Amino acid sequence: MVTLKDIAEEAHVSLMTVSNVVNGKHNKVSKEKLKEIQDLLQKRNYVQNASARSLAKANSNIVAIILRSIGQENSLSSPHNAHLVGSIVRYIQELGYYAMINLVEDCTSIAKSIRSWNVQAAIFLGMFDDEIEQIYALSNIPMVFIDSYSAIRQLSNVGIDDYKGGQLAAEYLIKNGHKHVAFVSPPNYDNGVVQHRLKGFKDVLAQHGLSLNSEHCFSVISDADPEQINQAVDQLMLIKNEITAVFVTSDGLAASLISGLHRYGLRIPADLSVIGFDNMTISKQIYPPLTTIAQDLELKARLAVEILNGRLNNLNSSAESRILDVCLIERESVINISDQ
Amino acid sequence: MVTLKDIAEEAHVSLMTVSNVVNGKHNKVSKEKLKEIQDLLQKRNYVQNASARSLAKANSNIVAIILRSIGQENSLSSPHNAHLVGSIVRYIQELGYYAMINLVEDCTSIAKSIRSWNVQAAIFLGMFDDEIEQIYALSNIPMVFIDSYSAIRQLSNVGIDDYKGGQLAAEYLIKNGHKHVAFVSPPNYDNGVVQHRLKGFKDVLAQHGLSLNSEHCFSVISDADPEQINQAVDQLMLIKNEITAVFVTSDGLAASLISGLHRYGLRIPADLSVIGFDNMTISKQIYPPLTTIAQDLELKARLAVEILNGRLNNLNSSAESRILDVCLIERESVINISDQ
DNA sequence: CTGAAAGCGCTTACAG
DNA sequence: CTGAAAGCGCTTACAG
Repeated sequence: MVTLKDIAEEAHVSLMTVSNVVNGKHNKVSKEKLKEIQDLLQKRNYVQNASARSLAKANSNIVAIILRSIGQENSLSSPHNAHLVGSIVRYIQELGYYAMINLVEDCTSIAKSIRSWNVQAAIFLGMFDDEIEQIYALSNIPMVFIDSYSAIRQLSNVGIDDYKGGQLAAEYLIKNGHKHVAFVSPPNYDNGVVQHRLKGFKDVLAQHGLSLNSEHCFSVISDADPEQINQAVDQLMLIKNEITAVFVTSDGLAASLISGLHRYGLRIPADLSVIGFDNMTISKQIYPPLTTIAQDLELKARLAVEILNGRLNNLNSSAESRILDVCLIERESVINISDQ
Repeated sequence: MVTLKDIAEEAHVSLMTVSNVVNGKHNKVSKEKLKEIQDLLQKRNYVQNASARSLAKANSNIVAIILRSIGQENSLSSPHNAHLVGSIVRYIQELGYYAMINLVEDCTSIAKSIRSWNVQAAIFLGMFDDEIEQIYALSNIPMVFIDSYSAIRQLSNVGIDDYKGGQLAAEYLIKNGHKHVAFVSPPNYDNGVVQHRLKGFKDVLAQHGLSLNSEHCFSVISDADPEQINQAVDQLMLIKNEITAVFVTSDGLAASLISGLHRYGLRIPADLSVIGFDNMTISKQIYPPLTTIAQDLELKARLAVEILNGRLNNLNSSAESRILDVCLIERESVINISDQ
């Protein structure tokens, strides 16, 4: 391994001069030496030892991406998370930071990796309110949360307008004549995204004098487990004569349910209208293509990293949150039944 | 930040004794002191400084996951990669290593992060033969490649039997009476997985006196780009009267094409049979559910990490490769036309 | 513009 | 079982 010392000896200068060249402090080095040292660095294929730099500066250039993972569940098997993480990693790299990825089951383990590596900043996916407080107590590096709802005011969060998403879904179904609807979602945690989508959905129903029967409202833990899908499909079949549409708050889950309903001969949207959420690739990969509430994952990733970078460049800056808009993408899984 | 020195002073012992406790060298410490120091470590919430340890030991406990990324393409937007990376990260963590994730466009940048961080081992996704040689020249840490074909003999690779996958697809189509078939795939790189799947497919066709018309064989760069999908769908529509089945070497692409063909009123499988590859979640989320060639991604991830770990524990061990079996999952996207 | 000194927090190697 | 010394490769802070 080539070190600053090696280069310094070879160039007959001090180690500090080489360090200044490496770190771009070119005004501190004479033109001739600069060129000579740069050539040497190149020729000898010098690579800075990040651990040594990190130790000396107490600063690592590592940004951690921390994903909540529950048991054996693969956090990246959800296209939403996968897409987000992929983009976040790219933006982190573009800024010259390194991306460390961390799956955590409980918050205590977060401290270990953050503090151990002197992680400079962190992005969190899927954290809940009470956990955020714990995390805040662990470290005060810049942190950005994604899709978290929290009572903490000094919180940088990038999320979407889940409530509006629910509203849009309800408005669209009502506009298309649907009065008896169901709601199916991933697990509905307290103060999580599902809860806000549901609230927006219910509020608009109420404004139109409609309501959501509690038996028409249920959740599915995993959209990849056939057994759970079958069970949810059976539940829908039981109530199919009481409803004309269903709002499913994840495109993947919507697709799984539609496929299951197909098996029972149910035609979508003729027999049942379906509206999804996220506008992931799958909404265009099924037939009929799925009408859904769209969010911009790419922007979500970019803003999260931008906010983080802003805070890294000015550690005194205050928390900054962004709530992205959502919109309805009209495709073919909802039918207008007004005329009937 | 609490350091070994702090704890040592508080416990009135030397720094070395604390270090021995932290590193589990309990036989070197007396029972009484051990307990006292452990309590203190706990109470003061000591976290080891990984940079310092890494610098002193020239060893970081970091495993890099290196993904080939092309331009703006999000490497994790492919469910195959996302799933794999998610599982790999989990296994890496279970072994007590840290996962650093790296998207690279060209191999030269790999050296920087590996050597800079003293990365101990690396897992590569999506690398080609010529790149592997470059990578080998950069560093000699344990490396495991996934789905790479290479002429290098001393290579640890975990892959699947792509050739057999192609064979299975052809055999199944032929068994169901299909004689005129097409082949659609992601870009077919030299010595890549697609090429081997195609070869297996063609070889079996040839064994049955059949062949693949070169105009019935094309590729699609991205399965998420509507324009490219439309173009591929149009190509299929042009040849639809000349074929009865198509082998699409990715479930996602198959789903996109099926959806596009639906729009033209083509019924799957009545008008055209389709067989996919990977057995990802989407194969059960569309209707009709997709007959496909299955691979075990979870196992692929586990083996990759196991091999890496074996090599880490014995740096003199030789390269180890594993080729996983594939099998055909029969669902409903292929129809038997023998009787017609 | 250049460089000698001290230190970051840990480990290895050795002496008792 | 315990500890003092030297060193990992870098940076900061200071002196010239």
